[in-house]
Amino acid sequence: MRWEELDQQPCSLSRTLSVIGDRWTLLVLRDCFLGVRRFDGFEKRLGVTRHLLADRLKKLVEHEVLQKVPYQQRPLREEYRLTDKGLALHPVIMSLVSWGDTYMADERGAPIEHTHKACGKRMKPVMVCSECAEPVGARDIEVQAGAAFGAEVNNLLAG
Amino acid sequence: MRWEELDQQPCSLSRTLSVIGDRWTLLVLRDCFLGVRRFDGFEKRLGVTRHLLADRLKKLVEHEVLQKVPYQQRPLREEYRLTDKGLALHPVIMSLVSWGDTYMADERGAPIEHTHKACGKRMKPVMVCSECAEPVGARDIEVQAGAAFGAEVNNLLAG
DNA sequence: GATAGTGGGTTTCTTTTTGGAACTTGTCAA
DNA sequence: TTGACAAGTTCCAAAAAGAAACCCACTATC
Repeated sequence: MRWEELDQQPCSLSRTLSVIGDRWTLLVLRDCFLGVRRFDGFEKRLGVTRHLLADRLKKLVEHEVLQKVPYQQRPLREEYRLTDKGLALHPVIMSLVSWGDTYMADERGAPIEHTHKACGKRMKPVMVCSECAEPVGARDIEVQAGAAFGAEVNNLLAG
Repeated sequence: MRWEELDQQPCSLSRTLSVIGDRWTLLVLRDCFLGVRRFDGFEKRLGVTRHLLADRLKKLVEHEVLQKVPYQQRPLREEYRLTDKGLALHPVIMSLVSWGDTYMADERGAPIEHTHKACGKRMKPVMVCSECAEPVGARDIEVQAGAAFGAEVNNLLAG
């Protein structure tokens, strides 16, 4: 399967990966959430080639995860900002970071700590059920094919 | 930056991506969570080349995200199962899927629906603060360098 | 006892994608 | 007039991915 076919799959994971499913894209997004907005900001921090950076930013703009906003005229200079769609990726980044904190940290602990502004405490993200607010793990969830998807997805589930 | 350097970065996201930061690895993990365990199971469902599949499975085993468990002798056959470290990736997959459900779905809605066994209702994952249990978004969190990391991370944050 | 099938790969070869470094364009400042 | 800055683009070599065939140890079938 090529990248172009990924977004055709009847699977939300595939479709998401067709947008953000590569290393550089996720690192770019991490920096966006830390407040980086300009081309050379990303370049200096990421160690990515300008070539790839330009390509990834363009794709993120096409998918409306980022938008270009001019910050000066003559010469025109634009910066990249997260859209609402982009901001909605926050749980993705947080859960990746949290897993890394737990399983990939060295003896110094987590490189970055997160404080919840509202309660003022250092926090970790916890995933809970939208309906009953209890924490959910892999074993707590059952999957079914969506109503409008029939056999197409059932053989996906059959395993 | 090459893949090999990613896990050296003082950043949990980079380190996590050094393990699961590519398209096929995440699709393999999706299938693991759906109950797929055998080489040819993954192959049939993913449309990945055997070559890459073998490589990705090997890496996941090296990183102890999956483990090989024999399910028959003569000839020896082994299946791949999620370890605890692998099961801990559930929030990552769920948040990716959830974003896809919201932003990449077509008119038919989400391809797969999730039911929380405990409360019996269809659910979406929600990310909350471990300390006060309130939902958290990108704007609700502040980051600081971890205690044992000094300048090394501060210039990462300076942006 | 030849033949085909199955599970889990490896090899080989070609096409794509990256990485690295230099070049471009418009503008300002010394 | 020379240099710097921001934001790219171009070109070429190196690395990774895709496609397809091959391999091996068994088992079941004719």
